[in-house]
Amino acid sequence: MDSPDPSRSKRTAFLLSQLGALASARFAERTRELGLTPSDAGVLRLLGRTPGLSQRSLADRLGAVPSRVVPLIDSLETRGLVTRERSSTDRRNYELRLTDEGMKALGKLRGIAERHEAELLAPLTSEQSAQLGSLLARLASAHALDTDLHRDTTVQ
Amino acid sequence: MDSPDPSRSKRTAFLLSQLGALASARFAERTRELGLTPSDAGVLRLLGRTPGLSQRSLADRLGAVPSRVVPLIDSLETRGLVTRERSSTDRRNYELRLTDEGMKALGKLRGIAERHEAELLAPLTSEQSAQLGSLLARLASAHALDTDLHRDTTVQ
DNA sequence: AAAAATGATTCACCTGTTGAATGATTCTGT
DNA sequence: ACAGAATCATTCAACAGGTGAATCATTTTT
Repeated sequence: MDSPDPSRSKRTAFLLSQLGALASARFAERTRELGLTPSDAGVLRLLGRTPGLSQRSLADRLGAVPSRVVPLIDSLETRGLVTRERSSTDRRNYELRLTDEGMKALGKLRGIAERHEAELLAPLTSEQSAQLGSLLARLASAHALDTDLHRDTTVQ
Repeated sequence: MDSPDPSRSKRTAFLLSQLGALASARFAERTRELGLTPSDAGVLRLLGRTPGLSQRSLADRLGAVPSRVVPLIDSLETRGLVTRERSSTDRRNYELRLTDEGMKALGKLRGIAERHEAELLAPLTSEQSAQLGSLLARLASAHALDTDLHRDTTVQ
């Protein structure tokens, strides 16, 4: 039952990587049931919060490269969740917005995120959960991860 | 500077995903300076702990598929860090072992892991670090992540 | 001895991602 | 107003990491 190395339990950084991957994988499972990827979810969330965003600024906030955003929006537009409309003031830009269906999807995603979090933190008491949240928030802030910017595989 | 949604800070599951990705990315940077991938590091660590392992059981402990292990060992063998030797008792199996160079690399990796952890947890006091470690260990254990088995991108 | 199981390998393939080049539009300095 | 620089979206070739099916050699089962 114990670690094979009795003198020291597993490294905290290791646990963080493992649990982070677990959390991402579980979240991806859930969004897949809606036919969405975690990246799709990130786009919907951002457009819900900031309608009219251009693909460029969406890419920035997502921590992605602009060329990555193109097929992402393509797919969401095809499925009727997002609209592209040329900005009247700067016709280089698109203005991206959620359709009604997109808003509905976003609502479902919020529910998913809630259940996801509840499931993940189920093994902890509510005090422990709060403590964990506070410690992680402190870490994220110190490592400049507290913006809306998501990097690497964390684009969700 | 504040979150655009003032009523609630960011979800803990989200922070976990983000910080896990950050930890993985930083670790990957460091191993890359040794010319190793995180997967290489996982192989070396496991072979250091359990010499003579077959590729099959290595795959099991890594949470990988056997065909994935082949190029991994190929590369390590080419670089002189690992040896393949047919088992005398069952000539289907290889017995994998670290060379002296492999052991040296493993030593460097341990140093890297130590500095990695120190850097990651630097924003916390030592009590907070201990607390975080304990909470994460509890979560990992409850989610059956406490074995040597690494899944997904966590193969390091 | 025949049949089934096991370990390693190959191979075609997939997903997600990146960077460079391109065309359209807008901005800048003179 | 104009030439040149910058910006947005897009395409495209390419890459890394990873997977599953098929194959061959060997061992186990019956």
